[in-house]
Amino acid sequence: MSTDRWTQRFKGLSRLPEDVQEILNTRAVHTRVPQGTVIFGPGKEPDHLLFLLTGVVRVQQSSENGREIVLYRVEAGQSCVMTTACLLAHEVYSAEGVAETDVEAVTLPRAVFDELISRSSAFRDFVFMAYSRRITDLFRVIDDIAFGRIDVRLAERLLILSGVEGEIQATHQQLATELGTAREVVSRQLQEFQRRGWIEQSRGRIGIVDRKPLETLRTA
Amino acid sequence: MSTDRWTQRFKGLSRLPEDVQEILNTRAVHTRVPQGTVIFGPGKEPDHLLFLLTGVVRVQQSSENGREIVLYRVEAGQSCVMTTACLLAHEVYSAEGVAETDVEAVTLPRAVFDELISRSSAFRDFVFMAYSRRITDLFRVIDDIAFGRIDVRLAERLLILSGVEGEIQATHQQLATELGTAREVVSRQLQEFQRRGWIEQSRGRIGIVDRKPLETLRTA
DNA sequence: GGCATTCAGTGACAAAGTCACCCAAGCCCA
DNA sequence: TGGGCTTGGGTGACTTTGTCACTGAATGCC
Repeated sequence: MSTDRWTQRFKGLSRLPEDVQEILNTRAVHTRVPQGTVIFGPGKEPDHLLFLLTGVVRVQQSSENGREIVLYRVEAGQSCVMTTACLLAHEVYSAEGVAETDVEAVTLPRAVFDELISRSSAFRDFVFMAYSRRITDLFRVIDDIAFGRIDVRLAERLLILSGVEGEIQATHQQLATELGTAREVVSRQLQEFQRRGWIEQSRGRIGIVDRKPLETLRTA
Repeated sequence: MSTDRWTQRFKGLSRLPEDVQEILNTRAVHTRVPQGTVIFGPGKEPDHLLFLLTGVVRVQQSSENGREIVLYRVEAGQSCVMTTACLLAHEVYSAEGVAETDVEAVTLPRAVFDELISRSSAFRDFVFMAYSRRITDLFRVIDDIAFGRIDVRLAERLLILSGVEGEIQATHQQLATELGTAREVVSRQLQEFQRRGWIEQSRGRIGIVDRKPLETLRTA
C-alpha cells in the first residue's frame, strides 16, 4: 500500500473532494530517492507526476560548454508539473532535475493523472496553479540574467540560501551555477563583499556578517 | 454567430471528436485585433484562451530600465496557452503579448475551456502539447541569454526574420529587443557583418547578402 | 525648404566572462 | 608523518558585452 493520507500534506490537495483524494492516496506510489539522483533529464523522461513529501529537487539547465544554471527548486508540498507537459508532448526536455537532498515523494502514473484532470476541476486548478508558479519562476530567471547585475543577484542568492544561522555551505562553483555565471566572477564578487565586511569566507562555507547592505543592494 | 468550422484550421484541433469541435465552433467568439494592440500584460489579464487564426502575437518581457526581450511568438494555428495558467492562478503575468500584425482570433471563455479540458482527453493533449512548446521556447531563451554569444544569436535571428527575399524590415532597436540586448551592441555587430559582406543595410532595413557564413557562425 | 523625429554611428568606459595559470587546504595512504 | 592528489579558491591579462553621452544622417511633415 502507498502512503496513507499523504494528500493532507499538500495545501492545494487537502481541499480536494474526498473521492479525488481517495484516488490520489490509493493510486500513487510512494518512493524514496537518495540525494544526487538525476530524477529526470535528457534521455530520462519521467512517465508520471511527482509530488514531493520531503526534500528538494533542483531543476537546472546545462550548456554544451559546461556551464549550468539553476532554474527553480521544487520543495516539499509542491509537484513537478513542468515534466507533465513535456512528457505528454514527447518533447526532449532539455532541463534536468536533481535530488538536492534525500527525497521522499509520491508518483502518480500518467493514466491516473489524466483521469483526475478530467474528473476534478479542483485538481485542474491545482495543476494549472503549479504551472503558473513555475512559469513565473522562469520569467524571473529570464529577467535576472537578461537585465540583472550579478552583484545584486549574488547578494540575493546568498540571503535566500543562508539559513537562520546566516551560513551557507557551498563552493564558489556551486554559487556560479545558481546564477549561470562563471566561478571567477563569483569569487571576485565574494571578495568584494568580504572586503566590505558583509560576509566572511572559509573553504566551502560563507557566513553572512551583515544582512542589511546585501538586502539594500537590490534597491540601490 | 462565430466562425464556421474554424477548428479545421488547427492541426491539433481538427482531429478532435466531432462533439468537441462542435463546442469550440459554437462557443468560441471570433475577434479581430489591429496591429500593435497589447492583448495581455501587466494590468490586462485575459479571461479566455486565444486561438490565432491569422497574424502573429509577440510575447515579450520588459525590465524596469526599459530594456525588453522577445520570449516567443504565437503564430496562426497556435494558441496562447501560457496565459491560461496565469489567469487561473491570478498571478501577475509579467510578460506582455502584442499583436505584431493584424490578428484574427477566436477566444474561448474560461468556463468553456474548463469544460473541454474535463471532457476531452484529446483537447487536454492539445493544451499540454501547446504548453510544452512554450516551455521549450523559454528554456531556449534562457540557454541563449545565459550561454550564447550575441553575434551567433543575432545571425540566427536575421536568418529567421528574413523572408525568402532575404530582407528584414526592422530597426536596430527592434533587433536588440529580439535578443534582449542594447541597440549599440546590435549596431556594432551588424557593422561587422556588413564589413564582411554578409549583409547590407539601409535605414530600417537589412538585406542578407550571403546566408552561409551567418549559418556557420552557430557551429563555429 | 525648414524642422522635428527617428535611426544609426562613435568613443570612452564599466561590467562580466574567459583563459591560463597559481597556490592552499584537506584527504588518502603508505 | 610526510608526500602526493584532489578540490577549492585567487589572480592578471584579455575579450566580449553593456552603458553613457554624444553626433550626425535620413525621413516625414508642415
